[in-house]
Amino acid sequence: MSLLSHLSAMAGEAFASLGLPAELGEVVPSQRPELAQYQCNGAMTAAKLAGKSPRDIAEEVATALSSSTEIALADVAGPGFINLTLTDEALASWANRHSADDHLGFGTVERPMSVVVDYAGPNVAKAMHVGHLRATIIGDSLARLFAFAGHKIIRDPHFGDWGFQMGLLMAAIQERSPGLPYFDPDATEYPTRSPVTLQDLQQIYPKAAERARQDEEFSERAREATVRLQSGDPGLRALWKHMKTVSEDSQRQDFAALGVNFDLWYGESDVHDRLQTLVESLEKGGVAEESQGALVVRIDQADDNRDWPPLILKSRAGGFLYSTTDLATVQMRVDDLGADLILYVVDRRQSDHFAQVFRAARKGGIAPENVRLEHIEFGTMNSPDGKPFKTREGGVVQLGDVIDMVQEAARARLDEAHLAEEYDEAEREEIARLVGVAALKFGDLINNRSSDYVFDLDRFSSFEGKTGPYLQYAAVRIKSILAKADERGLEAGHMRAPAHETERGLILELLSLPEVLQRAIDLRAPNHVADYAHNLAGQFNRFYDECHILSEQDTLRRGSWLALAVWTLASLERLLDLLGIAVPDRM
RNA sequence: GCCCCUGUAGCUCAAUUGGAUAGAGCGACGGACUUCUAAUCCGUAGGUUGGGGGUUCGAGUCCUCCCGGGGGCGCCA
Repeated sequence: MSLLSHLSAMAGEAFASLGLPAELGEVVPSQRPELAQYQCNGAMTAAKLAGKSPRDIAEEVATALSSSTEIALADVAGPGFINLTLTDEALASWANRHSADDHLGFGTVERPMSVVVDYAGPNVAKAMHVGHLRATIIGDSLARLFAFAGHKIIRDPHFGDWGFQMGLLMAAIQERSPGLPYFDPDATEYPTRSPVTLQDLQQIYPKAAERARQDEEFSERAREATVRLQSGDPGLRALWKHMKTVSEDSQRQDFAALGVNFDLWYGESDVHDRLQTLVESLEKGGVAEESQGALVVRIDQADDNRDWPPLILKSRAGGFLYSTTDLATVQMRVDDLGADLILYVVDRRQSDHFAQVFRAARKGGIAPENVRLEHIEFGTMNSPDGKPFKTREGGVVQLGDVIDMVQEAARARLDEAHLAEEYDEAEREEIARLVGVAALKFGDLINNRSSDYVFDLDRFSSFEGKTGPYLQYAAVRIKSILAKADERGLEAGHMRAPAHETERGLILELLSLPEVLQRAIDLRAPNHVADYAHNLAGQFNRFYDECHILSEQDTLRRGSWLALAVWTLASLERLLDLLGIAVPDRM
């Protein structure tokens, strides 16, 4: 149990003994550290329920809490804030308890859920670009958070490999190279070597997409090719397989560079054999209906304040769309994977689409009410000029290039600071990679995900300020102390009652970790973890500045401080890990 | 036109979901190193939270009306 839940329970009992709801006892870290360490605001809420003055209630609760030997001071301030300060002995006792716990006081959930995290969403025929960056980074962090809480996590990148964009490519390639065996209805064998490279596809796709917007005849051919592929044309399937392979090769490299992994490598195509059946059953059940030549599900609800377009299951030409595969994927995740919660970490611009899919999934009985479907939306990554991040020529920036950029920037920073100079080249390169990825991920995750944010390479890769490298540096300094202590045979001991303000501050910060993680999970908001990690590093740096650990002559105190350093490092590394950031051993 | 998001210090962003005196980082200015890695730490300045009205003991947060920015709106993903 965490300290804060313990304090909340104590305050809750006091409220309960007054005939009030125990939930009012929630204790949180104080917003006025100069007044107290913790506070409870329940008395002011209680006043309405009880018809008593908030101060009277607060006084009674504070009096009850005062009897605890753990509490040094419980008093009432302002309209009814209950302020609490613990004894240093109690702090030390809780510090030892939290630090000895491999979950740092967080515990694990009683009833684990199966959580599918759908993130990254790379498309066939495209190398990943900056648009995939946020989804990948945020999704990965959320997956790590839910896993740490004890849930069963299923990470799925959900490749975009089955829709109209496939038909577009097929039609364009056929026009360019009509002699390829993939388009020959009599062919039975196809080359093992891909006729196109990823670079080819990247050139072909935008042109084909643009042309389809103006050229109705071409667009129709692409739609037909989509239908042929989806209905099993062997030539198109063979060509499709090649396109998928060249795309995935590049995407796997990017994921590896980011240190991101998936449990499944599914895509839209992996549900292709459910599509027909699903659509038929929806038709039979009266959920789907014909409209303007297409097959749709109407998803309007009585209390809507706007018109909703229907979800389209089947195009006029008979092809399935991403709405269809998304719906079938919900079915697969519920029926086969046993999902209790599905998180879709996808760009904010698709919020209408997900609202449609979720409504259709409920209406069609595909997702029962106890399965939660959530769109975890996020904003755009902009340049410092406030406009969407583009290349100098105005093109899309590829993810691989971004990764190279941050690694180079990290390397330059290391050089400029004469850091890691004495290490060999391979280690320096690895440090630069870790620092670059940290700069990139932290720069993203520190922001509230729902708003747009500015990608500023210089700022992100700085070792100063609220950055990934600053946090790595703080952790490395702790590692360095612990390594030196080890060399000198100094051992960490039992944490004793803190005697310095910075020491107390660090312990208080560390003790609030469980609630921060819980909030981050509840809100699906990694920025709370990032912000807390920065605060924690700051508290440690202040402690580090004031209390010189290794030269401390009092053995017990030195042992206590070493234990505090060990606990801080474990917490910091865990927090960074939850953000997908690794800490080098030295730098 | 309709719907969603958004507006907080010079800049980039937070704010425990309605709590006390709105906080960080950068930048600016002023301090602290015979260092446990100073890429650190301390301090100062900087705000009518876009504007008006309302609800509340209490509003950056909720309601309402304006103003500005972004996004989405049937067979792309």
